[in-house]
Amino acid sequence: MTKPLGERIRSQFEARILSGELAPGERLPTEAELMQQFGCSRMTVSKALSALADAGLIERRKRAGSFVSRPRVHSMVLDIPDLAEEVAARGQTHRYRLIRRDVSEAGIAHFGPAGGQVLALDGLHLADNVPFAFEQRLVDIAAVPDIADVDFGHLAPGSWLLRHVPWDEAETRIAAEGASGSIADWLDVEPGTATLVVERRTWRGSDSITFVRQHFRADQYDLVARFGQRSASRAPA
Amino acid sequence: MTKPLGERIRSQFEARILSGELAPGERLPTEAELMQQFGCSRMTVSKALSALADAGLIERRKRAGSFVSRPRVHSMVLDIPDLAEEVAARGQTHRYRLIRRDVSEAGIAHFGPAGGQVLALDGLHLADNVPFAFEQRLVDIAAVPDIADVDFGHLAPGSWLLRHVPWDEAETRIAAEGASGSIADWLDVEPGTATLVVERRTWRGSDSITFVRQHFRADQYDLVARFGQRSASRAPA
DNA sequence: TAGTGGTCTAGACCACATG
DNA sequence: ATGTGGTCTAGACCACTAC
Repeated sequence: MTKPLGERIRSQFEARILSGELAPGERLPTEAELMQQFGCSRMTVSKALSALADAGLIERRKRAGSFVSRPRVHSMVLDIPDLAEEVAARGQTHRYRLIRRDVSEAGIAHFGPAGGQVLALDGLHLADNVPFAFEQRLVDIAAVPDIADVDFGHLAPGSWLLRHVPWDEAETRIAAEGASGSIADWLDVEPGTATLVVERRTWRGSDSITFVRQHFRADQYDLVARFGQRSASRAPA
Repeated sequence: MTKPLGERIRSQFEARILSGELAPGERLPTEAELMQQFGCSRMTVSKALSALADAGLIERRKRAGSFVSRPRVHSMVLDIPDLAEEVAARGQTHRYRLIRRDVSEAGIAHFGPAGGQVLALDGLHLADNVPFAFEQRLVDIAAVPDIADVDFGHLAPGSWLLRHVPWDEAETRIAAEGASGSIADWLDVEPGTATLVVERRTWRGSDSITFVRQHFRADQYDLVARFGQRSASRAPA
């Protein structure tokens, strides 16, 4: 019933830091002192403090000790859901309509390795047959050879990619933009209407996987990002 | 020079999973087998696998073993920078101009504890004296009593809060919206012009800290979110 | 019920940065 | 020089759950 000791140590310090009882810059007891206080081995204390360090709540410095972090560069976890799943979760019917598919040399739009081939896929996402997102996507065929055989007539490329291609790095740009003429046509809104623009590029190792630019109808879609404390530190790939 | 053994175990499996050599659903060796393969103790193996599980790359199930995760609910880390710092980092001058400050009873806008007092702060962010964001903010005075004494005439409340109030939970909504009349006036754009709207609410434990709604001029600002793999799992507060 | 991961111990050696 | 964290060992007991 009672939580593991290491977890109790971790959560106790978490609470004391978040409450302000332990101020930023303040020094925590050493591992040796905590062993005595909690009557446990050093490994247990070490794991608890390491977890706090991974969460960004403390910083650990050799020969100096462990210190409460200054309030950090705040970051949040932004869920990037599969549009098809998200629409379905709302109880609506998702449909993807392919508008254009062609293969071209890389280099255009600064995407893909020199000399490689790039698959371009333009399409429209509809919820209950109402268009809500216009999507332009590029995929590096060399990085994802299987994609050449997939029929995207009604399957959204993003849905397929999320299920088949693991990635380890991504960058997303989020902006607002008035709909230009052709995009306004596809989204069935007046030109100049506000749209939410999401551009995302993903990599696996040093290979670009895909670049996508999505225009969302402002009245049909918004993004929600939840929760914070920074992500765990990771070693370089 | 050589990396710690546990880290080598971790990164080896990370690479094999990301490359696809280990497919989703595939079972990893048991801890006992890995002890033999790497000639190390069980703790070392366990820590490496736990790190992979924290990163979401594998799932560990008692009595069954460790398995490569299905490509996950994809999430990214969205940096929510201090606007003042961000503008300064671009080499521009940031200025905040307070428009309205008053204290009211909670309950309005579904913010704050019943009966408590809420500080409302409206203001304008300017970069090189050009307005780029109109901000409406509510702060729970009971949760942040110090704020009553701060002069926000030119100091952005977000900057102060980020430096003084730790939080452990937040939710952000991002949308596009045509500027309404008064907001268009403050941002010095035509009504109906696309703006990026960011709404964020933060908590410490069960206390609401602040709710903020920011309208950004689309031509002056966009958000950038970087990198992925989900954040470390955390215990409830 | 037996195999698996979850946690913990009581040591140990080492690297490192600070005093 | 020395105290600190980083890592590792070779065990151990337990909880859980799939078989």
